[in-house]
Amino acid sequence: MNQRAEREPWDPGAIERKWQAIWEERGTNLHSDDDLRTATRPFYNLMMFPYPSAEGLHVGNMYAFTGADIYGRWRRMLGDFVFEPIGFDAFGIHSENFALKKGVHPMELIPSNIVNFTRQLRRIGAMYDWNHTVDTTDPGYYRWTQWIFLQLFRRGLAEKREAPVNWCPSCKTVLANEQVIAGACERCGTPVEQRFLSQWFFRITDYAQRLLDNLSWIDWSDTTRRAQENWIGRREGAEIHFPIARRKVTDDRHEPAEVHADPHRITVFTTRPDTIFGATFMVLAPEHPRVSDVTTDEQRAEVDAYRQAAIAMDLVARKKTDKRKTGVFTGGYCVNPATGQDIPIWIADYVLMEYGTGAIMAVPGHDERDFEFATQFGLLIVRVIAGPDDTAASPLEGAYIGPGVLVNSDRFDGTDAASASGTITEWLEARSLGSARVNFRLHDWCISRQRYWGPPIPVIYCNACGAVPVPEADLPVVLPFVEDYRPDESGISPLARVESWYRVPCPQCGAEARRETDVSDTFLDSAWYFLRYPSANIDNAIFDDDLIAKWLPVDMYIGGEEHAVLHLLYSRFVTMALHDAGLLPFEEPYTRFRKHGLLIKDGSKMSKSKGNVVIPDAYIEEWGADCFRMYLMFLGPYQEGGDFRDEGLQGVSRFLYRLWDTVVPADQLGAEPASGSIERALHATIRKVTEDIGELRYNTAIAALMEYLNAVREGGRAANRAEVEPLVPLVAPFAPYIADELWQRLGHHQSLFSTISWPGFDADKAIADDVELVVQVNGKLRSRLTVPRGTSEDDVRAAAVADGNVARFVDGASVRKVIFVPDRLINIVVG
RNA sequence: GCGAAAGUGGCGGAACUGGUAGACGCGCGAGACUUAGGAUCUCGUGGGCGCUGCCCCGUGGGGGUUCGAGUCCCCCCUUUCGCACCA
Repeated sequence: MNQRAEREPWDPGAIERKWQAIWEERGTNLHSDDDLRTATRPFYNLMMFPYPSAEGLHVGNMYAFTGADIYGRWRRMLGDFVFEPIGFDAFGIHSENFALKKGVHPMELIPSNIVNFTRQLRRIGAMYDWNHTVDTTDPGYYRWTQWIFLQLFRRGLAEKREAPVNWCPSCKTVLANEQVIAGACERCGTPVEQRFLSQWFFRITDYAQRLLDNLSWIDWSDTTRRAQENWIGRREGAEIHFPIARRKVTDDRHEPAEVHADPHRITVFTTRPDTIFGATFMVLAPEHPRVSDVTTDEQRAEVDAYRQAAIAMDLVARKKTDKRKTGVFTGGYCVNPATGQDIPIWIADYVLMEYGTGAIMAVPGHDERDFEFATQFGLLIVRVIAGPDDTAASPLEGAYIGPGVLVNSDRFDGTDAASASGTITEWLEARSLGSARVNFRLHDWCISRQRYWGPPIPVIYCNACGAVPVPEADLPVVLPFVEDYRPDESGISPLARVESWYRVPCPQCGAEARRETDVSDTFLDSAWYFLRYPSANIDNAIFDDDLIAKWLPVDMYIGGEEHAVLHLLYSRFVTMALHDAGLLPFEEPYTRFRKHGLLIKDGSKMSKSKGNVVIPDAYIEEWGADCFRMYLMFLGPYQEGGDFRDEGLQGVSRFLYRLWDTVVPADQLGAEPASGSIERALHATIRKVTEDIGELRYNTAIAALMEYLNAVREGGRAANRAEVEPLVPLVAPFAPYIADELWQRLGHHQSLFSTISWPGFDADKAIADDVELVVQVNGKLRSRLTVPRGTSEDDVRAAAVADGNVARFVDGASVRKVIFVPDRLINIVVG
């Protein structure tokens, strides 16, 4: 008799449509503002909002969102009130470039992309709160982005200054660093130059120490924390002043000239003050303001030529480490404050104006770059650190960077180099020649973009009043529709072309004035979006203080490692600045952050250029959203990523079919209580799945579910309701549609996601009465014994030696030692 | 160059504080069932051999510690990721 024919097969598509409608109708995902205000046990589950590219949602987005959604669903089933919003990071160069390529205006293209994205996001089975969503291009949103700029401006954290940018002389536009490919413009291939433009900066470096310190207590993925630490790059060292030496022009330049110290001096930063006796020359960045002061007339032509070439070079090419060192002698000298000797001053592009003081003391004996430079130009190399096998006179074949004691260092000879830095700094400090100093690699955040597709920076320039912030009441400064938004011949933002827009009266004096025509960086849009979600429907303030107090900081943030530094650091900075302004009661935005891994396809990461990008739609169509979600979580450890292979879907699909087949029809399930090994397996499975989801170990949680279902179905026995019913909520975070459908068929009237539905377990019942114990002889497995839990060593030993195979190895030899691990193993050592 | 992570079957990947290596899944093999499907169900599946022995070998390579090492220590090789002329 074929029972199967009577059974209703699993139809993923139909179930998805049914439950999407029910969840929306009952508001399972959706919350009103009142719900958010009155919620008990609030849990803010955040994921990184996507930028709505025209290609649509790709599998990498879905991987990220699904992993985060599983966590959110699980918290909800545990009884938390989970807020899980999504939005669109739709401003920025990516979006604008795509619009340019397509020839469609972004004001037209982006909304249609958002429609498409929304459609896709509704299918993947995430429980988004569509009542609280943000779109960074909405004036109701970027009004507050501009407002944040004003707050920072007011606090002195926003300032305008000149800075180098990449400039394409053919396209006549500024390029972002990522648009410069091998020193050339990505669009036309013309070599890129460096230009200086006046730009707005946020003084994030003022917060460097705090941004670093807080890393010690926030609960983040280690790798992400370390990436921020490296990016902030705190370095301890000293600033040391080198007096400029003036040479009298003599007939013979090679004769020692009369030297006198000049009150003018050049300051360097070094992390190795211990090596100062080995500083045999100084190098300035080509842009260093003192270059002309020290350059002699004879050298001026050469120096000017080098400077111009260096400054014209694009920033990316200049920082290439593998190119040969270049540089020019200025003709000037300064005095090494430790040795009293005068040393030549060079300029070279390997010294960067943006770090330290833009000037270095070169210690060729103990710095590889300086060694290379000195060798190339025949400059003096002095050893000041001797390693264990060296003497003060040992020749140097390369820079010695190992440990050792100081040599050729006058009164400091014999001191351990590592501990000498402080001593030498103090010695210099006592003579006003230097001081201890901490430096950061972190740079101020340049937020100006000479582009169209972003929020205009809310500043008005007046000849009389200077840079005047737009009054808050006048916000938003709406981005005007500009038909041709391409960068033009003027080389500044396309907004500079719209005179009717930028000509405004000065808010202070009423005189004719001009708007800032640059827009702000996309990273500013995304630096605060999570603050807005709960207050997304509030018009008269950036956020509601009660909602902020209730919902923030974010409880769990899951996102890609590619944002380990920029986005995550910027949002920490903005949060801190708003905290200091008294606007937020906390200074760290994300209590917990976990990175997810990267999906690999055919051995390399997915990218458009490789043509291996996977679009989820067809897979969802074919296998169902539940199956696709679950497969993504099964293919590897979530926090490490894994290999996407079509064939892998089969296994998860089979599992879900079997699950359906086991539960449906529910009235045919047996009524016996769970018992014996099945009961134990059930409790052990609940425990394992609960622990694994909490740690985002989704792949092993799914394996445990499969194992349990296999155990229930073993030998084709009929399942009992008590055995399979708890399995349904366990599967629910991964496969929410089929789970709610099965739950209903089991006779429940509430969705799994609107009640506390996560099953508990009894730890005692998860443990078997009997254990299998391993018998080793000399560390090699010889037998296994099944014994009651807690069997004593003596009993186990007696049973072990009675075993035939064990006896083979033990008999005739003397037992020297017995290692016994209760309920685990016994190891008999014979000799 | 600096920093970090990782190397386990044909493949994706399991393995708690050192204690049965290969869970789970894919693929593959054999069989069952069936008017044949992208089925389903059973059994098998690291390698070797004197092949039915819980025998030998086996977690990138080489040493070491230990009763016992995928796991700990040292050296080397490879891959991936992040930062990179940061003084």
